[in-house]
Amino acid sequence: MQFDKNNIIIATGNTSPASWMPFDENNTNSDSVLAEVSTLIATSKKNTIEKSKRKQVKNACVNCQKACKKCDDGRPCKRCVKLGLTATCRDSDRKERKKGVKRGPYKKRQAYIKDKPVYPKLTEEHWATPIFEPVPQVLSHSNNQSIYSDLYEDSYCVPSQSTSSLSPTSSSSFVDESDETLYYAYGFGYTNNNNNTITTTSSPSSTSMLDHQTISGNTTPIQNSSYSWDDIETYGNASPIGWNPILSDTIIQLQHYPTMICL
DNA sequence: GTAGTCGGACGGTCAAAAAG
DNA sequence: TTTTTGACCGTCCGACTACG
Ligand SMILES: [Zn+2]
Ligand SMILES: [Zn+2]
Repeated sequence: MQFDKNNIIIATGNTSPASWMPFDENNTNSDSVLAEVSTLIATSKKNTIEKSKRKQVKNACVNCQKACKKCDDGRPCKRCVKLGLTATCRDSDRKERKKGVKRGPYKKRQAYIKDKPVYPKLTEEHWATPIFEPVPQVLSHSNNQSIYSDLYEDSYCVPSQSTSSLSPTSSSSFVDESDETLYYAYGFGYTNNNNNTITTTSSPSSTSMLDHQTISGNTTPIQNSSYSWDDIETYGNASPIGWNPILSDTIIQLQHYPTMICL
C-alpha cells in the first residue's frame, strides 16, 4: 500500500470499487487499513481545503520582476498599465537550463502506474453549459461486510458519469476566470453494496487537479496542473470523462481531495 | 492611503536517474 | 523506452519603509 505525497491514493488491481481500497500483505482490507485510509482522507482534507495553490505566470515582465510583484500574461501587464510603465513592459529574460550536470542518486521510486484510463473528449457544449449540483461529500465504499465512509463538508461536486460506474470515472472541470485556465477535477463513482442490494449513488467527487500526458497515443491524466481551453482543442482527447464543468466561483475550486489511481 | 524594497516561501520546469 | 525525481531558478507573498 502506498500513498503519494499529493494526497493520491494508489491502489492495486483493476478498477472495480474494491480496487481503490489499499491492500495489506494478504490482499485483504483489514480494519487497520481502513482506519489508515480514513485518517489519510481526513488529513488531506485538513491540509488542502483551506489552502489554494499560488499561481504564477510563466514569465513576469521586467517591471514586476524587479519589484517582486504579481504580473500577468498581458503586455503591457495590468500592473504596468496602472503605474504608467507600459512602454517598458516586456518579458524578463530567462536563462537556458544547463545540461550534463550530474546529480546524486534519487530515493527509491514507486512503481509505474499502468492502464491509466483514457478519457473521452469534452465538447464545447459541455463546456458552455455547466451543471451545478450540490452533492453531499460522502466517500463510501462497501467491500464484502465492511463499509467505511467519510463525510466531507458541503461542497459542489459532480455526479458519476454513469450511475453504474464502478471505476474512477467521475470528473469535472472549471475555469479560473482570472486567467481562463481550465482545471480538471477527477473523482470516482462507487457502489453501495450493502444488504445484497446494489445502490448506485452519485460520485463523491474525490478530486485532484490533474494534468495530462500522452503515452502511446493515449492522453491520460497525471497530477497537478492545468490546461487552457486552447490546449484541450490541441490535445484532442485530453479531456475528462463526465459532463459537468464547475465554474471557478464554486467552493470546489479550492479543494483538493484524494484521488485514486489504479495500478 | 499608495508605491517601493526585498527575504525567502513557494511553484513550475525539465534533464538526470530509475524503472520497464 | 517511459516514468519519476528533485535541483534549479523564477515568481511574488507579505512585511516592511517612505512619502504625502
Ligand atoms: Zn508585469
Ligand atoms: Zn508589465
